[in-house]
This record gives sequence, C-alpha cells and structure tokens, in this order.
Amino acid sequence: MAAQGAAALSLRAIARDMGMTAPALYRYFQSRDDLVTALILDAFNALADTLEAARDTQPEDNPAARLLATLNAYRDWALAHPADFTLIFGTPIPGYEAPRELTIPAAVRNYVALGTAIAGAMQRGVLVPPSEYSQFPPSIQAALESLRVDNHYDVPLSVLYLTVVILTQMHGLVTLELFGHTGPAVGDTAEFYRFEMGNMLRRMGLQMGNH
Amino acid sequence: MAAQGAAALSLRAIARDMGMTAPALYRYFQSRDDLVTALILDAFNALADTLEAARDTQPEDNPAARLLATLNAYRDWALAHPADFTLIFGTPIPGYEAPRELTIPAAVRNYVALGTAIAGAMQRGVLVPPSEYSQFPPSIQAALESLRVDNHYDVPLSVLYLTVVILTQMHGLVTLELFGHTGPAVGDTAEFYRFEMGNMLRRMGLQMGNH
DNA sequence: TGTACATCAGTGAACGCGCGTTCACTGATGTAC
DNA sequence: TGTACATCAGTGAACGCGCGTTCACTGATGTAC
Repeated sequence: MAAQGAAALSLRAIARDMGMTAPALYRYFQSRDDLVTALILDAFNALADTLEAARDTQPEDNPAARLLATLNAYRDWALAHPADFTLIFGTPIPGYEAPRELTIPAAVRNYVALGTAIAGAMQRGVLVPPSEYSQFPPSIQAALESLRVDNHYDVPLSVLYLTVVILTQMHGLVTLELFGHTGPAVGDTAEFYRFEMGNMLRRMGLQMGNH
Repeated sequence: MAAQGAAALSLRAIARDMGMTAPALYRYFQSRDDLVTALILDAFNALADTLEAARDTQPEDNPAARLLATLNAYRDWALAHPADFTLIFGTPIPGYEAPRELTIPAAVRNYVALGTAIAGAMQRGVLVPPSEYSQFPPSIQAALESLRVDNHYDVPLSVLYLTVVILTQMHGLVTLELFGHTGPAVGDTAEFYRFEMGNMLRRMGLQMGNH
C-alpha cells in the first residue's frame, strides 16, 4: 500500500499503481484526504520501524554503533523511498491539513527511535553533550515537557532536546541531497553524509574509541 | 514578478496573480517550464541579495555579527517568502527539470554570500574551525575544487566546505520549521533557531566575545 | 447436492474543474507622410 | 495637424487532459434451506 516510484501523488495514480480503478479506493477511504492521511501514517511508521530495526542491529554495549546505525538508516530509507519521504517531509500538499492527533504520535515514534539510541549512549557515558544542552531556553523547555507528557515518553528533557537537534541536522543533509542540492556541491553525497554525521556526533560529545 | 502567497504553482495562477490572463504570459515565456525557471532564478537571486544585504548591515570589524546576521536572514527570508523558498528547496516539480547551467550559478551566489562572512571571520581569527574541516575526504575535495573553479570563487577549500556544512545545518532547521515539523516539538521556533545557530557556530569554533 | 438470495469488492461511464497551450482577435500606441 | 498603416501587449474562446467524486452496475463469493 505504499506509493513507490517518484511522486505524482493522486488518488487515480495510486489506484493505477495498485492495479485498481479509482472509484474502487472509495470502498476503503472516504476521500482523497483520508487516503493521504493513511499514506502519511504508513510512511512515518515505516520510517520508525526502519530506524528501530537498524538501531537494534547493533549490540546494547556499543551505543556509538547503535547511534550511527540509526542515522545511516534515516538517509538510506529516504533514498529508498523518496515518495514516502517527500510525502511527510516535502512541500505540504495544498489544501490538505493533516489531522495532528494522528500524525504527531506517528512522527514522535521517530523521535523515540533516535532518542533511545541517544539515551543509551549517554547512560553508558559514551555521549557527553556540551553544557548548553542541559540549559536551553525556558520556552523550549516547556514545549518539550508537554511533548514528553502527552506522548508518555519518559526521558530526560536534555535527551529530548539533543534528539531534536541531531534529527534536525541529519534532516538538513538528507533533504538537500534528495532534492538535488547537495550533489552538485560535494559530489560524493554518501561520503559527505558519513563524514558529517561523524563530525556532528563528535562535536556533540560522542567518544569514539571502540569504533 | 514573485508568486507570493502560499504555493499552488501554475501558469494560470501566476497570471491571475499578476492581473493578467494566462495566454498573455506566452508573450514572455515559451512554456510553463520557462516560467518556472525564471521564477527559480528570481528566487535564488532574491535570497542571495537578502543574505548579502543582511551581512553587510554589520561592520567588517565584527565578523561574528556578520555571520549571525546572514544566518538570521536565511530564516527570515524563508518565512517571508514561503512560496519562493518552496519553489527552490521543496519537493521537485514532477516533470520539470531545471537547466543546471542557469540555476547553479544563481544557487552558488548564496554559498558565496555566506562563505564571504565565514572567510571574514576566519581571517580575523574569530572563527577557528575544528581540524576535521581542513582534512575532509578526497572525493569531496575534488568536487569542491571544481565548484570553486567553475564559478571563479576564489576561496580556500576549507572555507567552502565549512560553508556547505553550515548552510546544511541551517537549512535543516528552516525547512523543518516552514513545513510544520519543528513547531509541535519545540514550540518557540524563533528562539530555537537563534539558540541553535549560536550553538552551532560555537561548536564550529566561533569566538563570541564582543557579541 | 442444488437452488435462491444476500453481500460486497470492484467497474465503467459520467460530472465539473483547473490545467497548459493554440489561435484568431482587439485595441491602444507609435511611425510615415 | 491629420490621415493611413504597422506594431504589439493582452483577450476570449476553445482544445485535450488528468483530476476527485458520484452512481448505477456486474459478477464472484458466501449463506440458508
């Protein structure tokens, strides 16, 4: 039920993709917007599943490897599922408003997937973030607190904040690459990602001893 | 000639916006794709103009302020011109292929606008980047070298690399915010941007004394 | 086992709409004498 | 100054297309007796 291939998001195109006729979809979705919502939820969940699986590929006693595996999986998934990535992180669909009560929990799963890896690394003393990450502005603190409570995600606020920051930086590299802006500049985008994610984690206080 | 407002990029919509009828545009552009190309070039150039202007608002002897002004201008411009930002950095338009020989120089102007601020800060010893930014992978070095040569942008490779990295991180924050992903998490997106850009520059080796 | 009927996934035709594009045209402005 | 003509920015009608959506339908599958 994933709209693979490029993009061209349209009810008719999706029906075609599935070997059906457009009206047939109305047996399963009330409208195009309902279809879109379902696809968005699927995409968020598929990404979260992928991140979790990649993270858990690595043993608990190697938290740096778990972190790196999670970051790499993000890019790999985006490149492998450009339509899904675009659907959730690309230009908003004009006239479509996502139902937040459904999309936010699905999106939060991705924060949790990465946050778990970060928390593990911090607990084992492999990740020692700079001091600014325990003293960030109160307005942000409040928002993260309610995010944590609303989603029953029991984790220190500093971990949550660090998660958002790392996700954001990682996302910058991936969107720019997927939408064709990184290639012309740095050439080897895979190497650039690998190298910069390493740099970022090191700047964030990751100790990289045992590889 | 800017398609303000939300998005809904279509030749007819643009004509409507300009108080004209759709066929009238064919006197100025051969096809919709030509129109789109012109809008993309305008957007890249407008952004570059904005970055340069913001940077040059600050005196040469305060390179940290020049850097921060440039970074802030990027976000401000994106929020003020969401349609233009989306046009150049959002989901690629299906079926449209931008003519690189035109778009790349326009895009490079933005690298140069930021790169100039970075180079200035480094020359004055206010920005002392970590060692990994003078020793990055050879495949990337080669691509940056040809970017530098093709665009007659005479600057050390390490400055160019640092520019790409900072642009990428900055872009991650801005796209996620503009497309609605940051707000639900951190609440105060303006404060988040301000705080994180400061953190990033400090991690990159910026000395912030005279604020 | 065989007939009668209900269920329901999916079809095909049709609708109104906005799109990109073409084409013959209108009508204002500028130039020639 | 006045008439005749050329130029050219913009119009309005029309085209074929893909879209989301509706509706009456078909035909396979399952249940009742």
